[in-house]
Amino acid sequence: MEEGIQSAAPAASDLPPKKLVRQLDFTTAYCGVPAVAAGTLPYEHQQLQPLQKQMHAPTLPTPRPSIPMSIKPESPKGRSRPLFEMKEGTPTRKKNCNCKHSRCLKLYCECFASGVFCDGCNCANCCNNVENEATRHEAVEATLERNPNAFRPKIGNSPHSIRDSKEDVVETTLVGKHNKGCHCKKSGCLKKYCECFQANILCSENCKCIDCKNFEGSEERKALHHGDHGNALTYMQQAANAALNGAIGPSGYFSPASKKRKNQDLFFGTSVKDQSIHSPVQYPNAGHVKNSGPSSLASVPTGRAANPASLGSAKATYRPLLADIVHTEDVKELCRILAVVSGEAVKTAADKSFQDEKHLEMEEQAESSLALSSNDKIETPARPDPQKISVDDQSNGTHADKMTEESGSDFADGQRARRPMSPGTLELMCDEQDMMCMSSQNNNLPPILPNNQRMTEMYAEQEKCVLMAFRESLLKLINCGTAKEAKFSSMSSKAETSSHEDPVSNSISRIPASANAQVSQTVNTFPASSNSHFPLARNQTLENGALKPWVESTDHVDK
DNA sequence: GAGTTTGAAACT
DNA sequence: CAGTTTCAAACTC
Repeated sequence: MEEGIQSAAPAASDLPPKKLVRQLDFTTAYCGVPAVAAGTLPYEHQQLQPLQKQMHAPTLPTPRPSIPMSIKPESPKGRSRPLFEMKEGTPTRKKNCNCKHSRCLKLYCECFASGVFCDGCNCANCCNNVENEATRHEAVEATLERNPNAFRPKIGNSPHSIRDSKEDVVETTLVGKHNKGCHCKKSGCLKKYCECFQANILCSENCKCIDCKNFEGSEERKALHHGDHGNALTYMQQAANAALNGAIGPSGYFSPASKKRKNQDLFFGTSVKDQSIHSPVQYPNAGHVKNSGPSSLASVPTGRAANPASLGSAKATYRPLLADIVHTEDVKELCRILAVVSGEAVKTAADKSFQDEKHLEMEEQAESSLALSSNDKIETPARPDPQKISVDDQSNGTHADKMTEESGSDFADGQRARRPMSPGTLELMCDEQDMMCMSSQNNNLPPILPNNQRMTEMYAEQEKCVLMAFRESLLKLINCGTAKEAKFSSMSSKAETSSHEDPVSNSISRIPASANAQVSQTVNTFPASSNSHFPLARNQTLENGALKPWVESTDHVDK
């Protein structure tokens, strides 16, 4: 039972609350990866199996691919609290604790709080290890007794996750919220002492902080981010992540690596004005408001109850940088296109293969007719009908069939039988696309090819086509971003003089050109086929500021 | 690296 | 539940 905590999460939901993991449950809520390193074990995991057993099952596979992260620890010391550990794209606890008095058996200890064993820590009298599993288990029990949610994630997607009024459009704006809220008094919630700040989220109505400056529109907060141009790589990574999250959907909200305050603008980078335009959702808990009314936003009181959540219009929202370019429907459309491309690729490859086979067959027949006399008794065994073989293959459980079956419930049975898909392609296709597109592709399906090698070739071709199409879209998206950036850069320079902020351009203009360059570079690592069906559009520019040419211009694909 | 500050966790 | 203490990370020098 080497399940990752994420995959175990659903099961755990049936268990008492105390079985849940704290701070590690990123996949479920955040589409991230568990912050669990090899040699570590989450409490949830441990609750799901005998303690003895789990002690010897230290490695937890990452259940799902995650948004790539290359964030290094901010502090040179690498110290941080256990909320958001992440290392170089690997879900791992990045730093060892230094506990002296808690024996690493209390939540003071980041290892303990993260649900991992101490390993190579600088702690003294550590009991958070295999040798002291009994003691540790008792400590876990005690902790859970005090607080059943002690090991659950502190930062959750807000119930305010926003849905557009249009039923199928999920607004990309999200609100991350500290479940308990912080209680900061002196840090202004602008230091990492503050759990909200550390989590890259704005303080919410859950917080009981004093002199809070971690709210949308806070000048102090802005000042903190301004002039902070270090770590461009991180910035770019965050930009890419933000964009990706937005494209993927709300589940990608919280990046555990997003610890750097310098990146906060990426996540909260919309002005209050933005919010009024893009984020029509407010905290539902209006009754919580301490200082209600938009007017309070202009001059934030510097005393008790300056909680940002109390500022009616200061809605803490997450807004992807490419939100104005990448809309949910665009992503859907892109998925649809990719699905079509996939289908076309299979069809084309199969047709080609079938023709090759026919040709080969004819050649063989011609040869045999030459070699044998016209009354030859030897029958050339007719090549089996590919379609028939396809059925046979299915009944025999060929590789292709198995692979398709392994892909799970993504296909209806009939579809599964007739339309081979590589696992990689299946990964690329979201469920909705399966529902949307498969039925439309049922017609004109090519016959399944008889041997595995051909299937493999078809997979390769299919993947190539899909990836190329995706690559093309990404490149166009980059072009859009670049064009927008250029456009809004000039606008913002004008706006600076007029002290007017363009709410729409706000987030877009924060994408540094280098970020685009990085994404572009990444995209270009795809092997480009010289005979690609999907010529690149690298030099394509956005002429009229249309928001989604990156999808629409992919219309060479059969829609 | 030592000392201080800070706020969550633990305790009363 | 509020106040206090303990604790370890964050921060400063």
